[in-house]
Amino acid sequence: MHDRLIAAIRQKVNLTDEEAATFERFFIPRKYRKRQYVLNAGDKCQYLMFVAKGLLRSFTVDDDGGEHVMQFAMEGAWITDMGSFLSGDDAIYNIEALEDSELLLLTRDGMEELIETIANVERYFRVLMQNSIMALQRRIRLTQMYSAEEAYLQIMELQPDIFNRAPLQHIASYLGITPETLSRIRKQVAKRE
Amino acid sequence: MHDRLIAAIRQKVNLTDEEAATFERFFIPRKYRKRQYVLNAGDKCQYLMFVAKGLLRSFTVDDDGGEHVMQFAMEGAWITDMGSFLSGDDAIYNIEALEDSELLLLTRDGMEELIETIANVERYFRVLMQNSIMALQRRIRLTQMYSAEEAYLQIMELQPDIFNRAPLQHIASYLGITPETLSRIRKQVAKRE
DNA sequence: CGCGGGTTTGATGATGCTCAAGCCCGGTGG
DNA sequence: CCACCGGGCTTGAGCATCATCAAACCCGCG
Repeated sequence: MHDRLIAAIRQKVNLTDEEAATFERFFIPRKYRKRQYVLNAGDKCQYLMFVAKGLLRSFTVDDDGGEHVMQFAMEGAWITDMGSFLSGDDAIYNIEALEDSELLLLTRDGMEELIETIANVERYFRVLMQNSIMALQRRIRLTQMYSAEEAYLQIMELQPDIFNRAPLQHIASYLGITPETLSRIRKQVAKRE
Repeated sequence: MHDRLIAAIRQKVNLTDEEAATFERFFIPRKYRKRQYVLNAGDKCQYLMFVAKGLLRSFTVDDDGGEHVMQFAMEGAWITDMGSFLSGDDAIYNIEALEDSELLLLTRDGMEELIETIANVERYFRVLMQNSIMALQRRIRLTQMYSAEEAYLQIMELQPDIFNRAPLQHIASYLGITPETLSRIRKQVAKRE
């Protein structure tokens, strides 16, 4: 279960075998069932989480009960409520397992200690954050530049691995449109082939 | 001109006076006039830029010539094309001065050397990236959850310092709507008071 | 004074939302 | 093994929001 984690780190920075062994010890393995909540908005988010297996979503709930998906995270990705994890604020996001999932949890203290202990870890996290920024910017451009249909076609082409696994209603939420609209879009697209 | 930079760093991490002096030396001061382009899409983005004074925008241009604002950066903020700066890819963003501006430029090599030289610098940049992520997520929620009018009212309330200085057309672009729509929204809002 | 960019206004049309109903399919219990 | 849920997806009709195109206006600057 930790193999995927070490492999992910080593894609970005060097790690001796000894360091890798130390690294592993900081992570708490935990399994979640489909539909299980990993984090409830309002609680403190205690962990930065690495997805070893499965698929999760983070989302907010507005005053009318509407859900708005911020992120999908599948194998090899990280997920957390960053504001809550780093600053100890109440979480604004919920995190839910969309499939049976296996996570590796890192606490705030664990992260600090890791950074002190292993030279390349801070660099790894900085690079991770930089990549997240580029991904978020890509996502903003997606809805800023494109119509709902164009945006849908883009994500299905560029990230089919995630979006073929996620249910339609959550994809719609991610795109900022209603499930009805997305359903009609898919009908249109299908007809055209 | 460097004072604001050092102050910004010291808000997040400690820096001895000696370190601060070293830090400063890595930055190239440069002035830009209103409407001047700091970066053209297609070029390599050579610098991470700190805004000592003024206001800038980064934006993409689509196939139809439409502009889409990604970021506004005023005093105390950083701006760059991260993908280009870090990976050496062609820039996808243009960066333009919206006011006469003073920037402090840091090259990629400079950044690496700074990180090697001064202990807390990598931490500073990591924290900076984390804050950027939270800001980008806030922005995604803005257009995902709210109507054009609600989104406009939110940014004018929460970041009046930026959005009172930026021209309407660019605010509209930032929100993903047309200038006409934003003009009408403002009329509505004004009438209501 | 006149030019030109930016903003406003108006008319019309497209896109996406809401509300409501039906359908499909996997899971549960008799 | 089948009948019956119930959630999620689809479909439809009417409506709200926002885009488009075109013209007028406003104002700072040369």
